[in-house]
Amino acid sequence: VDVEPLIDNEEVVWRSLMRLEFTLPRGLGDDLQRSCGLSSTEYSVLMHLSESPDAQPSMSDLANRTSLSPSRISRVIARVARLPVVERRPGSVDGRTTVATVMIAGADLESSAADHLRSVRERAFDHLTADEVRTLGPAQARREEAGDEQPSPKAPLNFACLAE
Amino acid sequence: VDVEPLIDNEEVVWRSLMRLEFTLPRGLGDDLQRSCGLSSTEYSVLMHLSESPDAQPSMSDLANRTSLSPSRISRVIARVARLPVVERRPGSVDGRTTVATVMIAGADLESSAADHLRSVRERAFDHLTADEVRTLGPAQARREEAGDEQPSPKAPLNFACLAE
DNA sequence: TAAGATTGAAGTGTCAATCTTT
DNA sequence: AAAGATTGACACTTCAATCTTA
Repeated sequence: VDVEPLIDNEEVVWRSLMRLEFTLPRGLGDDLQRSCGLSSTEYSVLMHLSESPDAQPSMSDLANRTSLSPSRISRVIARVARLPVVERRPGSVDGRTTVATVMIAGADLESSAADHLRSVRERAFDHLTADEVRTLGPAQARREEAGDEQPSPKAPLNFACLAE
Repeated sequence: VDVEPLIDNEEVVWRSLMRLEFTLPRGLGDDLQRSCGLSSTEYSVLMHLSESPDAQPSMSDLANRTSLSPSRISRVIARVARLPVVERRPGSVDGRTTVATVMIAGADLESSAADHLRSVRERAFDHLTADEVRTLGPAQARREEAGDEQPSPKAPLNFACLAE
């Protein structure tokens, strides 16, 4: 085959990451649900909200900061705003926007944050092998700064498209 | 507050991981869809299938190896088996099982694997900062071997449960 | 007309119930 | 009765279309 071979421990890293892609979100989500009754999405949004309690971030702001889509933000906020946790109202400066404010004490969030950090340690960091960490070193040296959207020039299509 | 403070770069690691939790699966999935017309789930299953071409793994085997739920395996295989890519039939040894076989040449998978590895490098490894990698070092030394299912003893419930 | 936000429809994943074989 | 697998109902996410304000 005309492809580059895998360098010694690269395959290990790769497989571990593939497993992590499915395992980690589920595990973290379960822990969060148990410890503070929030999904990963809700937690992420609330965390970013609590960091600018006076800033009144708009839905778009939140979407950008949390790396979530506009529609997801819309639905998550709508859901959370039914509780006395978040208030949502039309922006006073620009009538097109919707702004949100967190209505709970920072201490509650910090407590949840500690639980979550613990969960992250147990679920992610502690499961990485020494080989993986070694491989990460040289890899990260490059780019460090790069737009996340590189549309990937090619489209080989080895399998028929599964869409019907 | 009565919680442990965050050690210098821990917060950076944590935030990056939270972002990655949402960003990475989407990015990898998009790349895979473009390069070989498969979703992350389908790719993962096909990869594991192709590694034991003679073993005739059962649905349960696949579920364990891919860290996916039984029902998800069932649906993914059902979907893929409509193409000339995978064949599915009742197990001959144990009539309760369903076994699957991959019907395409290994070269096709290897080519896709190379694309995917490239995608993983660009999407994940290259985005990790030096601080993150440094933090990973001491963290992974512990446990290395641990059941993934630690039910987390506590349940503080800082927010009211959002379920209705 | 464009930007911000929301909503309907469709895809994907999960839990619990069900069916079959052992 | 228990194990393996599948299915139906439901929850979450996304895409595209829509609505409102600038």
